[in-house]
Amino acid sequence: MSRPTIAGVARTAGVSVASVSRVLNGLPATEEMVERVQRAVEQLGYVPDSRARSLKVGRTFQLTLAVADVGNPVYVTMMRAVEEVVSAAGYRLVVTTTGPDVVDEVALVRGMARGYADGLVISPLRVDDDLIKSIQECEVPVVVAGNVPARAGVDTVRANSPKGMLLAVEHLLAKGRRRIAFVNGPVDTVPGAARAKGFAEAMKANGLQPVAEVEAVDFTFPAGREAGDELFSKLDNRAPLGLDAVIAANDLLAVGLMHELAARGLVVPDDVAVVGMDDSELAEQSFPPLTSVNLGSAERGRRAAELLLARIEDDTRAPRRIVVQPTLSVRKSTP
Amino acid sequence: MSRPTIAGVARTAGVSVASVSRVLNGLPATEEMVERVQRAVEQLGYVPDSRARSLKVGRTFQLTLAVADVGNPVYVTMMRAVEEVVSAAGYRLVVTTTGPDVVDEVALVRGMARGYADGLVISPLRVDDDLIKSIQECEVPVVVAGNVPARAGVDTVRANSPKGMLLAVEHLLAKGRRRIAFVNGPVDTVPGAARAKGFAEAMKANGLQPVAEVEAVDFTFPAGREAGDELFSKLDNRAPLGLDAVIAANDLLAVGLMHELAARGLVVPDDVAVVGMDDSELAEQSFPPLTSVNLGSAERGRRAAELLLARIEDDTRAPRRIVVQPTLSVRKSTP
DNA sequence: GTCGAGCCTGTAAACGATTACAAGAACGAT
DNA sequence: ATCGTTCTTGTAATCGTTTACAGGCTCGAC
Repeated sequence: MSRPTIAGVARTAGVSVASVSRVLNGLPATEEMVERVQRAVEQLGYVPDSRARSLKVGRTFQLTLAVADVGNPVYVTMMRAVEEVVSAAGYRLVVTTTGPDVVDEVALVRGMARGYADGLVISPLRVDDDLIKSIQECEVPVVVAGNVPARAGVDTVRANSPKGMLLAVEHLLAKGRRRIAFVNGPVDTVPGAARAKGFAEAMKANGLQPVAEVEAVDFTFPAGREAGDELFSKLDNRAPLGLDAVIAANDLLAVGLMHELAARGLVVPDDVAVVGMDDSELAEQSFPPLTSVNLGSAERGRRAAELLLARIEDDTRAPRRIVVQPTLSVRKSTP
Repeated sequence: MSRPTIAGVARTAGVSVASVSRVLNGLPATEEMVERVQRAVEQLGYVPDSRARSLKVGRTFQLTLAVADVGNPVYVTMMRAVEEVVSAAGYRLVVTTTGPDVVDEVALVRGMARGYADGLVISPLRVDDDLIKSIQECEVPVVVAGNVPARAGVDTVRANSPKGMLLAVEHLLAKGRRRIAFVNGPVDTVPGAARAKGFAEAMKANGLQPVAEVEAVDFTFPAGREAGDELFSKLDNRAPLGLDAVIAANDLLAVGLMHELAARGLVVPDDVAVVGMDDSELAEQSFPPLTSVNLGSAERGRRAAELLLARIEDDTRAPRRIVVQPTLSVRKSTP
């Protein structure tokens, strides 16, 4: 016995399908009509088919959030924030993962044309012209949680990495640390590039020379360990322990680095201070708890979701580019 | 200008919609037909509407994974595993989060009848008769990654908590630790209940008395800290430091606990050994790296996904109940 | 009593795909 | 030349909803 349809409900209620649909959608109807339909619905255990409905009305009442790596704790913060605002607006949130490759991101955006959802929040790691083009041409509104060029004309909410770097550097400076190294993620990613630039600027603004800079293969924990190892092999050419602080491009890298430091018998923060970025849940979970630049992932998620909802309402608004300001969460990994 | 439909493609290609559909689905057609259709598709940028398609064929080629808390790293392991097998089978995976309440889980399962996906993997924290009923009656196949009673007759792949507890206890014993405490999650959850039982059995089997047992309010990091605090307020009644090891019901609790230990000047593993459960990414990221019972989350994810695919193929198979065996990942939090 | 206004309700046409069925074309065999 | 087979293509029904439109009813005003 197949699942009941609206026609079945209409039949057992002794009314027309239109009437059933109307009471189901809360349109005006007589007491008795409502009564009969509800009884039939109850009796048959009828549940409307969202595929048919969204085919007709052209909306799915689903929104998609696409992230590169579910293992990165910064996304859980963002996810929670997005979830909160979209569900308050009556939408279901579904999340999918793209992986680190831009072609997969493009495929995902293009795929939205199939009608999976009414909108998309995407946080791309790598951005190229194809991706921008696919976003511009996308059938449904998309907002980028991250950075794309202004000329792209897409809704964007991004962090202020340079400002965040400044917070990190100045905090270290205030604590008397001047020999600062930098563990970045891949510079061919948007955040990687932004942090590299921000770090250079922040150091220069404070009259400092970086002690060393290394580029991890990705933004993960093991990459952080490897990067730490590489950092030391670079430093061995110079005076022993030529550094007293390291800034990492995100919390996972920072934690990986701290493990490498520990493996070398160095203690954080006494020997070397460490500051991460993202201020994810991992920052407070790590040991010692990690001083981390809060790039506003929760607020970015919230704003991105709001932007998406607003654009769904009105597709003619001029694209907005929101940037949320960082703060510093000081914990025990810096003196 | 609205997005092109199959009718538009048919018109510009000068063929019928049926023919377009056929070449799109790879059914036999002449060279020339394929050629013309592909050119028209290309020219119009046509993308088939999955809503319409799945309305007609009755399948969405999407699968849903529902987890309670995206912040729990055990789910990222599981997610990765599920993703891998379902995408290999040609399905899209979407993940949604239910929260800790069973009513939300029930709502989710019931909601599957709307046709969001062809199947569901759910990892429920709390299980009641409503949930079981909703799973049994669900329009689409459901497999539970967790434990439900055998009489429910649903596909299940679960961990072996008691065996895992035995591994933990015996490992500690082998290291000379006998004064063992236990930090559990809520016992009104399925994993909480299983771990409580397993811990009691494992201790008894080794002739040990628990030093103390506390129940955290949930399976999160802050709950772990609070539970640690509570643990000590219980112990103050007895000899100072009446314990030399703690087992935690999952990695987040273990890490929270370790923070509380550190706050009290206790060093892990010298003063007290700690073993977690789940062997999530957090276990290797934490400091010291956490000895943790690997409950096979990756394999559970994989098997659950395979079970789901198999049931989609053939809905008449007898329900299977797979249990995957634990191993112990020894790291630095135990001597 | 007739008429118009105002409600409810039902009929039927969409939405955009797939697919059963039939019709036409091509071709070889008789 | 005719017939039957096979292969390709087109027509139209269908999936389960929503909704424009029209029909029928009630009611009050004239």
